[in-house]
Amino acid sequence: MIVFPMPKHPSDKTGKPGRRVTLADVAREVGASTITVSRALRRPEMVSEGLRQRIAAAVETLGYLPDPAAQALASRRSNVIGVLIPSVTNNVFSDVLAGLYDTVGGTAFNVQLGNTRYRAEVEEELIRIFLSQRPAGLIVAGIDQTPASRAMLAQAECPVVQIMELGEDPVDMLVGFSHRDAAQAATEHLLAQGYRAPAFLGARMDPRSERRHAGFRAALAAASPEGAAPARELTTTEPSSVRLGGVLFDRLRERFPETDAVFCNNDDLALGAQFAAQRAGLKVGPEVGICGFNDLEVMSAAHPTITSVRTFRRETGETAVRKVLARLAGEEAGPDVTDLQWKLIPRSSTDRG
Amino acid sequence: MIVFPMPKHPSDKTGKPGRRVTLADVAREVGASTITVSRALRRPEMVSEGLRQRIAAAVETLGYLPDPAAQALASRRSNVIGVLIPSVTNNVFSDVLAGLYDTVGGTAFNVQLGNTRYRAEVEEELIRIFLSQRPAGLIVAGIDQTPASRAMLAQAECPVVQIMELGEDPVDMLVGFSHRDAAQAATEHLLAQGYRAPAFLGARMDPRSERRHAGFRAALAAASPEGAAPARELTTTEPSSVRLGGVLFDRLRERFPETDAVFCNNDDLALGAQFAAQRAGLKVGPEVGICGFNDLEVMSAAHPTITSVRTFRRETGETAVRKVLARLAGEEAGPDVTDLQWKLIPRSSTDRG
DNA sequence: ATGCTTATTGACAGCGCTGTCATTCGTCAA
DNA sequence: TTGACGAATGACAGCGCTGTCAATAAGCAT
Repeated sequence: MIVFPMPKHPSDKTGKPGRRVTLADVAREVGASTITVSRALRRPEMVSEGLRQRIAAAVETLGYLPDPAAQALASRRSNVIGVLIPSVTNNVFSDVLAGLYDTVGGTAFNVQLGNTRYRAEVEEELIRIFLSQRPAGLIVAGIDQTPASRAMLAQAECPVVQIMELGEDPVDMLVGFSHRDAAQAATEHLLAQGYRAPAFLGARMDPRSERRHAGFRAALAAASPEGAAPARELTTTEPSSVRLGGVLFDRLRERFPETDAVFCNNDDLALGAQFAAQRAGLKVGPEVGICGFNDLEVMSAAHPTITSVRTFRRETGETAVRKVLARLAGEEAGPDVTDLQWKLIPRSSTDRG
Repeated sequence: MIVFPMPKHPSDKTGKPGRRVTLADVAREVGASTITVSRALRRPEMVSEGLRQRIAAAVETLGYLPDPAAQALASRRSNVIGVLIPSVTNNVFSDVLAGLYDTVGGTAFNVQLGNTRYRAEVEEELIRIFLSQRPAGLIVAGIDQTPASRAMLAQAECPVVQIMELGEDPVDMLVGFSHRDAAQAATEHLLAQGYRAPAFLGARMDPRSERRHAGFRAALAAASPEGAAPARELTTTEPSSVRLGGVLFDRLRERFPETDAVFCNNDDLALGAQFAAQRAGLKVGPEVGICGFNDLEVMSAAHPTITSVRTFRRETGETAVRKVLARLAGEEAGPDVTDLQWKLIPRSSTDRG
């Protein structure tokens, strides 16, 4: 491998091994200009066959890797796809993330995560910061941005995808499903199974949870036309957990002893409710129905198995990234709104036997 | 707000609203040079009180945000802390991530995630790519990098933290605990509780799982000095899941009917094993002991509650970032190796009553 | 008053790359 | 033969910021 002298950065007093291999190095190696090498890498069809191959070889032997900072500065466009989600730990979002990372992996793009911690003002600040990086794309959870956030997203010079929900007017693109419909269907399932007094259990009531809550209410209202359905509901702002599901279940039975089924805002709560029911000596299914939301893997493995509403979280991440990439490639990115649906999965926990 | 004319980028044919506010804009506003504004932002103590305040005010009114790409290019150092983990979904890592994001949030740094998918060659490639971004720091899971990876990490001009394990010679810094010791203690607990024939259940046997496996064996070997302890073990390379825990448990009982306790490689398997035991009509605790690993939240909420080894995952992420930040700030980053320990949490699932 | 610090500020160049606008050269219809 | 044209390549400037070094002002002991 031939080493060429090179002007050093003022601060580079030493001839450290870490010296960067630049486009210029590759260009010199093949006797072309930097811009041609740049093109060979980004728009190969613009460079003649022979040169292109020699450049590829030189890139390989020299171990050239582009500097994303320089690329971003010169092209006014970074390779970062910003992703704003309210929680990193939440199973729901970690599945979405897995889909995102899988789809973005292998491309020249990078995911940059922003944790909004369920707070609109944090989201607003993060949008501002992300936008200052001239991102390649932006993916944000939910459709309930502040007006300021919406304005920034609308003006953004990159594809924007809102995910996890459905809505009337997406800022740009939208991938999700109707939480309301899904919850309504789940509640209708409980009623159809013969449960007379279903209750709602909710924790961390974010906008999506609220919509599920609304779906629950709608189903109940439809079932008792006189509108006299009592509100058996227990919600809290605490973060959701299995333990909390148990606590809420016990409290619910205390307050509404007639309860014979629970629709839980998410699977953690449902699992906790099931454990609590078992502790109380109740037969889950025959004596108390339990339905979760999201259909985490554990639901199908629990004993008894737990009914839930399957949501396509991984697919949400994949689709969102694909839409961004398609738009960047100038292709049609498909319809602005993609409904990923949901699917009720009835299991033993709502089987009255 | 005063708007100054400014030379446009060649490609900026329109006077779009999105025109960037630069250091130069702020400098003009306060009548100082760009470099002074830059200093006021990065090393406030070098700029006089009055100027500093006027600059701060101008930054505020103009809405100036630094361009990370330009900063990275000029300073030869990006604000990215690279993080390499084998899985995004795995609960274990998502807790670590939560710790990372929490600690890095609010600083000027950004986390960039790389998913190695449990593959050393992918890790190697990602290290190469990350390094080409001149990261502010690098955090990698495990201590089993390939020689090439190790070499790159050793030469990296940034703090490097290996996490999740303990080891003899960290590349730079290390935060973790001894999987072997923890597993050995868990196995000893089973024996101390009076279980005679404990088995090992493992899935996705990565290096950490192997070390736990070794700990299990060591405990058994110590308990039967003649060395005649039969190997009741069932492992698979499949990714771990609750369902798989059940499958393995059933298979285990078929193959080694005398088994009266299982040490599971992780909590998902343990939970699945418990469900399977219950399905088989076994009383968990008295008839079969179950012990997990990691102590996910669900373990303390399950019915019966499940014994596990608590590991400090969130703290791992926090500590790793703090070490990077301390090093970058020029402070002592503490000892090179931080042992975060582990803690056995005995619960009903290993209580023979 | 003199020389010498120390505290502030600025000029300048350049980080590594890409957008834009030439330039060169061979091809081909007229 | 000539002009037009497309393909391939290059020159140049500049993206927004910071490292380095120089300049100036201010403070202070001698």
